[in-house]
Amino acid sequence: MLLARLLAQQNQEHITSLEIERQTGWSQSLIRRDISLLEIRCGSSNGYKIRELSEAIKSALIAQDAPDSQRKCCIVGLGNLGAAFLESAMPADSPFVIKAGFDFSVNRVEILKASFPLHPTSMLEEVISTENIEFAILTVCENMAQSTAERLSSCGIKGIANYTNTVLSLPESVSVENVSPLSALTNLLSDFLVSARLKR
Amino acid sequence: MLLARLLAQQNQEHITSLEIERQTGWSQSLIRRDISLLEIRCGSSNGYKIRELSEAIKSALIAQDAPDSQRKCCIVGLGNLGAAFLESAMPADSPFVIKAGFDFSVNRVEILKASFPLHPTSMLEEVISTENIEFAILTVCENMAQSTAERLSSCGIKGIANYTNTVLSLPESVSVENVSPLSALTNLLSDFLVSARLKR
DNA sequence: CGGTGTGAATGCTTTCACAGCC
DNA sequence: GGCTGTGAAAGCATTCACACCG
Repeated sequence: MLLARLLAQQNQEHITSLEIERQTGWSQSLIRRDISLLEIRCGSSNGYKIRELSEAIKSALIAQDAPDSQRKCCIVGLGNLGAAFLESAMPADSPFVIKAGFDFSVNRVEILKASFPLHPTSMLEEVISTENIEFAILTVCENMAQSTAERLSSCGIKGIANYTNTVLSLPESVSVENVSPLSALTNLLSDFLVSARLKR
Repeated sequence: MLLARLLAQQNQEHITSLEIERQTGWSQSLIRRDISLLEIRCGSSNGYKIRELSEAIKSALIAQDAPDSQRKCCIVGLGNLGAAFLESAMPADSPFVIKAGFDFSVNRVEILKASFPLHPTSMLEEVISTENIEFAILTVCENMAQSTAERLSSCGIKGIANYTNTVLSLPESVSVENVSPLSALTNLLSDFLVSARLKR
């Protein structure tokens, strides 16, 4: 199962898997398979009904065990980077809500504004457990990364989006997605290198 | 080949694959295989020599066709997010150098400071081709994402780190890494969902 | 027909397991 | 004995190809 986050930025009513392939580069077979294991049955010879499809994708992600409809997450580290995410990170109709932001500096926490509460990092454990936060966006500075991640992990956080260049070392109960520019570019580069090697 | 960017934040002289597994969660077999296809032979019963290993990784990424040693990249879009990356994005010893930043607003370009030149987006094509830039970090706002990506793609950019929530539709000659918070969290969540499903 | 849904085939990635080296 | 390097096995993800449905 790949990701299914096309989330229909379409303005049609129906879409065919072939059309999705053209727009995204993911192969039509793969798209058909992924959609099929949502176990809805909204396709016909005009393609999929976009409305039903995006509905189904969202509800697959939101799912059973979350009592209210969205997954809760937080931003840890409100330097330039973290602060940049405060506003823009999560579109309202996404399966996630940001419930809190944290920064080491009390000052910083007071200066910044957001549509959710900001706390000093000392309250990390408390807020995460009372709010039932499941995921974290990690934007602290290099030298705090590992230790902060450990604290998150011991609160029972399920996943961390790591915007840090540090390679985190955590128990396997928490999964990490490395999304710093360095990480992203390294992936792109090695993609490029293998495809270059294949051509020879 | 997975990624190989542990880049030795170690302070030992040797390291065993088992130790890497503990620190990163990537399995030792995989690590051994990845390292082996670097075709260096720097292991023994004390493990790998860290110095030689990280050397080899870097030179594998830097590689043949780049005349000077680092891959060139640029930041496109200097809103809060792009600006946050200006300073911190690329450590000096990485296989990448940032050679330029772009923003639509001439004003913005003049206000911000960086260790590399900033240009208005109108000069995108020109700068990229004269500087021979290969990769881009895309941090423009939602509604510019697709059109800007198309311009990048037609300059022959090889890869885009997409910090935008937009799903880009580009020719397959350019590869895209989706690294917005929404994207990252969605991946984490679907990870979590499948592992939960397996346990049942 | 055009396009989905899905077994069966393919091809990659990851792990196993063990020979060889320090 | 401990650890690497690597064929061979197992496990996943992706694609093929075709029956079936609107």
